[in-house]
Amino acid sequence: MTTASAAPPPTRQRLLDAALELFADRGFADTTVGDLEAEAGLSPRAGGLYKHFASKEAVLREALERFVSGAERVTGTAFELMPLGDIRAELTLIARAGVAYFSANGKFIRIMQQERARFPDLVKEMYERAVAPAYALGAAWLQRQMESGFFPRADAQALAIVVMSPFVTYQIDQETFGRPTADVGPERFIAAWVDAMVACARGAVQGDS
Amino acid sequence: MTTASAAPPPTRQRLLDAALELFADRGFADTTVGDLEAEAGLSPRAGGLYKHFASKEAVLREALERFVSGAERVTGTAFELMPLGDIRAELTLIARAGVAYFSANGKFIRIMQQERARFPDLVKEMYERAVAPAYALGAAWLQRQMESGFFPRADAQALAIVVMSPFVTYQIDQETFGRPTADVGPERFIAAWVDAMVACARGAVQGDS
Amino acid sequence: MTTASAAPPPTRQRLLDAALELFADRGFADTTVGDLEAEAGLSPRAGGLYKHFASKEAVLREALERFVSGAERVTGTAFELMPLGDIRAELTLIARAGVAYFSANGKFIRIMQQERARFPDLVKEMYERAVAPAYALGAAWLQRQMESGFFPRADAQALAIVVMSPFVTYQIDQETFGRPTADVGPERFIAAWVDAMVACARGAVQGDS
Amino acid sequence: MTTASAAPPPTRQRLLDAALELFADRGFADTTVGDLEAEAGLSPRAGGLYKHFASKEAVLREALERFVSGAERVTGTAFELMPLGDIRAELTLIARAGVAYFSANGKFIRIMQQERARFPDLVKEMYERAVAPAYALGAAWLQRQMESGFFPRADAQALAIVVMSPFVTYQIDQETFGRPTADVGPERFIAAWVDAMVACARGAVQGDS
DNA sequence: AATGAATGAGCTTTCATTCAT
DNA sequence: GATGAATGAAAGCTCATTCAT
Repeated sequence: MTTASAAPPPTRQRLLDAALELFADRGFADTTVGDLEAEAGLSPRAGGLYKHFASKEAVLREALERFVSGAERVTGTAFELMPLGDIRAELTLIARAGVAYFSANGKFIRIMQQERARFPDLVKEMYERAVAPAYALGAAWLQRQMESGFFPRADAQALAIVVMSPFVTYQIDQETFGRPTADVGPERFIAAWVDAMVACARGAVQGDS
Repeated sequence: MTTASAAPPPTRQRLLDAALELFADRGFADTTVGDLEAEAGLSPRAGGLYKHFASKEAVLREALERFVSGAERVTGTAFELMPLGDIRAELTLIARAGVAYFSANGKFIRIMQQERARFPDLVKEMYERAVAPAYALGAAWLQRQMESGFFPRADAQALAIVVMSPFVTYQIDQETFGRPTADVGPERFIAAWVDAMVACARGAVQGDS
Repeated sequence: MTTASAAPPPTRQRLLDAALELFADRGFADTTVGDLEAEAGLSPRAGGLYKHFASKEAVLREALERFVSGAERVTGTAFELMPLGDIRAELTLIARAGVAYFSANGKFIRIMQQERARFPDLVKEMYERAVAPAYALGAAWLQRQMESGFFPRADAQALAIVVMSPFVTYQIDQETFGRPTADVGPERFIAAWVDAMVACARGAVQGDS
Repeated sequence: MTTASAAPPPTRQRLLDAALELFADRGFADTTVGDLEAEAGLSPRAGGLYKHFASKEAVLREALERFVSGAERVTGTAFELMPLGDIRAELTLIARAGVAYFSANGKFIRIMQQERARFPDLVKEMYERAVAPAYALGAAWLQRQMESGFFPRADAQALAIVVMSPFVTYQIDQETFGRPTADVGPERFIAAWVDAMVACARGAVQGDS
């Protein structure tokens, strides 16, 4: 067991963290290499970043790459705890996981949305490796519910979008405007989503009869 | 002597249009004054923009101001056509209006999301004059439905977020990734949203009994 | 008669002149864009050069291009005044022309010698369009002399190098060391070259007999 | 206990060799310390050079110093083998020595020519210790030939320039353009030079009569 | 002796903005 | 009103050099 297991030099990691933070906050163009260096504890505008990365762009690419790698592993966790037997309990668990997930990964979503024009290839890759799989996961879960009779048999993919979107918007709006949308805190948001889902499921069952 | 309401010189308007287009597409920092001039048919990098606006920032501010002024007038249109008597018809109408609304105004949303750090005051103003009122309108409509017994009596404001979010995410995702989310076209999306709302309403009625 | 015959904007020309001067003196790498701007009367380090040229390299390329275009036209002038009937008079004329030619174009030779590694394509082009033709011209003149019996019949091309080289070295050495080589002024140099050529010619005539 | 004259650490020598090679090829400004380290087998951009030299400039100075020291010893070798009795044999020997000498030392000449503006003191020193003595040596040899009646009594110093220049230009041109000038190989060049010298000498003898 | 990391200085280039025409 | 030129202020990146290991 040699250097292989040694912690990566903290500077490199600090630069990646700074990049994620600042690129999401101000955008790629508005974040200078000096900003990144300063945020990572290096002397600003001295070019120290270039000991660790080939360019400013390379920092972005590696930061996003790390996210996607992580995302591929983590995405499904919440769904794997199912079923719990009680639909309301399940939905609450899912909602909590959804809020937590986007709260943790809002930065990546912002970056994608902001840098789409400059790095189309990156955004495309993120879509294929992170966004599409997430919606597919949600659609699969809905499909199962439909087959169990909890939800109306319908277009599971389209419904996944309808049902999952609020988590995205809720997080992004909060970051954009600096406060919960319409000042509705997370608990109220989660409760409303769960209520709606439960009503939807119940209506489906009734409607089928 | 011409009238005060004479059409503004087309160049000015073309610059505003260009600004909206390019700021939304590439962001404020990545759009140069030369880009704006070229897009507006002026000679690029010649400074012609400064005959019409004091600065690049002034163009952004005026473009957004025009949007908000317009938004204040238009927002409620769809809701004012209600009620139609048939809930499914009403919801379809609302969904169509929602898709059209965000399709038309996605640029403004993008700009707000992207320039929040640079122009916090602008974003705050947009929130108060355009975003909050839109959610309030939705909440008010839901409140009325609840009072009519079509929906479960619940937190109308929180539900408004849950119910309106999909339109935002659907549009932004489409712009970000260059195609409809999960390749679900607008008709499928609208149908799914309406179905969910109907099931939700039906479930509410049943659940109340 | 419109703008076509208008003098080219002086700034552009002044930048080209500055480039030739400074690139020859300090080399391309050691000459900053700010140096060029300052030498051309622009505000240094303000980027004014970029209104006229795409890059520092483009300035070099255009400056050399202008030289070669000019060289192609001028090279042969002195030889075209021949014959004068008197070999010593002819040789003196040629020597004077040679000294003047390299004195005027030493800068280009220096630049080629110095930037060969960085701009191999440029140097190659200069060789083909300016250097090779110059030697060919000398060789042709020698060939004619040989055919007239003034010089020994021999390898005219190789002899051209032997005979023309001194002008190059004399000029370059002077620029390099800041004074005439071995403190031999141009008149002594020219006289020595003519004497040697005359002796050579005479020896040839005798030798042939 | 090792002797004072122990071989210097090879790294130091390798750095000096690399410096000569790269400075001559790309120039001082275009050669980075990292290039030197890499060429000398050190880890590039790690600053290893500074264990052996105080600065990049110090490497240049020492490399040139070594050359001049060597030159002072070697310059005269060929001339010391004279006389051989046969003028053509002598001249051929001299020409061969000349070609070999400049072929070996072209790098130093290039460096002087290129770095004259940046290191005027260095160039001045080289001139005094290497260039002027070389021309003086040639002039002295010519003087002796004149006194022996082989050459016309004339300005030996000026003639030395005329007669020695071709070796310089031939070598430098070859390095600059990557091939023998006018594609005249060394044998043809040497033969032409010897022929010209012989004709010159013969013409002188005849002319004197 | 050698190396990885860090830093101050400087370079090429871009850009928002101004001004004379 | 529009344009070409000019300029101050960065910004990305390179590099000579230093330092701790």
